Amino acid sequence: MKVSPVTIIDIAKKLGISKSTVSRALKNHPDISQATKDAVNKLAESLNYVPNTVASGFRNKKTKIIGLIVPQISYFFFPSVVQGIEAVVHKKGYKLMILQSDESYEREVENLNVLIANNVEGILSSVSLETRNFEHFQHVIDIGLPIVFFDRIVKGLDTDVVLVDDVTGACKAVKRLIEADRKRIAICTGNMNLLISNNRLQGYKTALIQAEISIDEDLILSCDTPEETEYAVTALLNKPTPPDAIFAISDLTMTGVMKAVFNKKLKVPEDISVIGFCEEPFRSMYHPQLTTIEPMGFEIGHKATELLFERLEDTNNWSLAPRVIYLDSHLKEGGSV
Amino acid sequence: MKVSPVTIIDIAKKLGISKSTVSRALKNHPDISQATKDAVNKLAESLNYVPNTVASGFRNKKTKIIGLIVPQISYFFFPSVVQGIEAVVHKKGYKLMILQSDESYEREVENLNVLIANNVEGILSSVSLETRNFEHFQHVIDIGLPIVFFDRIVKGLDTDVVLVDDVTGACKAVKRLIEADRKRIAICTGNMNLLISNNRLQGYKTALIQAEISIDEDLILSCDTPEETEYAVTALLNKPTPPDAIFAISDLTMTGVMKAVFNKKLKVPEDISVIGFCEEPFRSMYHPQLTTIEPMGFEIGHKATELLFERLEDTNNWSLAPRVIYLDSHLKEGGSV
DNA sequence: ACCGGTTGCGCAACCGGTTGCATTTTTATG
DNA sequence: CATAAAAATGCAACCGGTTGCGCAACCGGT
Repeated sequence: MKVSPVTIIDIAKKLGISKSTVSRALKNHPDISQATKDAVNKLAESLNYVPNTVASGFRNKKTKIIGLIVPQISYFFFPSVVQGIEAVVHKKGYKLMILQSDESYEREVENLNVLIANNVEGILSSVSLETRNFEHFQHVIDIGLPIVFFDRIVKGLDTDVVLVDDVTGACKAVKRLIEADRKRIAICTGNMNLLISNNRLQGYKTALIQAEISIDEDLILSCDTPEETEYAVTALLNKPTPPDAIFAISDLTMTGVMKAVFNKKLKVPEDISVIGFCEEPFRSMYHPQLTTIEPMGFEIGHKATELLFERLEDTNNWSLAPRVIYLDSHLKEGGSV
Repeated sequence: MKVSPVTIIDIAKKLGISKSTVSRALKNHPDISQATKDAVNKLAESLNYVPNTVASGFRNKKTKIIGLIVPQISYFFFPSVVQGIEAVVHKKGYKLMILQSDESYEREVENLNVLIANNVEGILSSVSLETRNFEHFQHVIDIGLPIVFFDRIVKGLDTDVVLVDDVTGACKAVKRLIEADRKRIAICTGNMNLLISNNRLQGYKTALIQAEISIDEDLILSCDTPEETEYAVTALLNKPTPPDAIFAISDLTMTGVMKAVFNKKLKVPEDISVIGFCEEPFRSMYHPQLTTIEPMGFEIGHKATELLFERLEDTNNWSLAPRVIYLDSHLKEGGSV
């Protein structure tokens, strides 16, 4: 049977004082005498009093909750991001409400409403694959709820945004392959509905053009899941002129690439080089360890949350112009190139 | 500038009716005429009305939030669990507040208070490594807040508990190694403060005893992190009589095992067999794929949440005795044995 | 004894939605 | 047309903590 928790009213009654005094005593308000404060604190302690944050959050519209919407909390990238977010959120004494969109537009809209309904003070989000209409995000902005996008951002909205410098990063990766004397470099782009996929593809093209290597559309694979990637890469490897290097734009695609490579019994890096945007515990799982461009999951989450809190703490927050933060991800040598 | 969101009072004023009527109309209460309902719904829609769940949650003590405390949301296991939890929580129209203990006792206590303060309706938790005192959990039980433990459970508390049948699972794993004619089987147990570590070790011993293989304490490595494991396994492999098989009790220890094995340039499974409790995307990342005992992360999260909701939905919940659910995890063949 | 200032505390409204009960309006029936 | 019954709506309290304002008690100084 549920025991009703102790409230300031219970304390007030036992002490024969008013609940306002109890409230102020607990918050160490200067108006209250030390004797009263001591009595209140002592009783509160002994009764295991836990202030009802729902009640106070209701009163002053401060729930101390940050909402997070991610496509999925699996694989490596998003858990890393969550770690980075948590670090800041916890330091600030806030809590995190995590919702998943499952790559569905409908659930994204629904989740946004849930966060609004729960009076979260700010939102962090990485958009779903399916999303092509951004009115729901615009509505969040309209009601003045601070929102920061990371990784999968939305163009054209007046918000802060954090992402890695995809173009440069991808360019670095491909240049590294070219340095290793690779000529037929394939790329596995993720879903082309995402800006990051386009950017990374652009970096790939830039590197090739600068090296005066012509772009072969056959070497550009648009694949989403590990399975799709494995299939596409296998097909490519079976062609008469297979690639001598593969650039995978994410952990997911890299998984598929590596499977295809292993199934073909190709040796890395002797027979084929691979490089990609891969998170730490993932890259060192392979042998040789993968040469990677760091996706900076932790840092992205960390930075995005910092930007969000800057807005929350900026009392006259209309003064802050939307910021676009590019984190530059450096190349980390493994042995796969 | 923050725009104050529309409330039922706004709707009531515009329609010249009382807020109680609006409230009832929105909830499709039979007392309200269809005409009024239509008018209210239409206006609510056009004003983008989002009910304030903090307010209603405050009123009727139903926040529709489930609290989750995990040590960390990284690696494979906990994200899988979260997926399983989310599936049920979302289906029930609830939200998840995820807090991390970072393996710290203090943060665990703090997190529990945060969840109580936020009026969560139920709690799911996997305890921190550091925790040896369980009064904070007892307090949760005392105030009648339903709590279900999973994976890393607490013995001796009157709560529901979900875990895999570690003893049997570990036993299966080791038997599989014995079938493959392995004689010197090492085990990497995790932190021995955890029940699962003890159970899996026990399963290991049971299998050996049944096969009449004597237990060599040198083959029992107690190691926590991938790094520790790598170090310990490397040392073991360098001994005059190295093991011919290794059983790793988790993804983390397996990571270390595989690194040590690769560094020694040992071939799996020719030179050495490996087997472990490993999550799906992880096991198929290696070549050959790992033979594993499934840790059932998704299923554990799913089941734990179902138990929790059974309690929430059981109006006279004192009738339910604490349940202990063992999920039996079967062996999944890879090529590593 | 009187006064201005300080200290400590209580009163009551408020946040937004919910709900038991009273009240008004409509409908049906004699 | 009166009246009882049913349908639709309003009133007001409530949830627990916060806060502006008012007021009494007390202080030291004259």
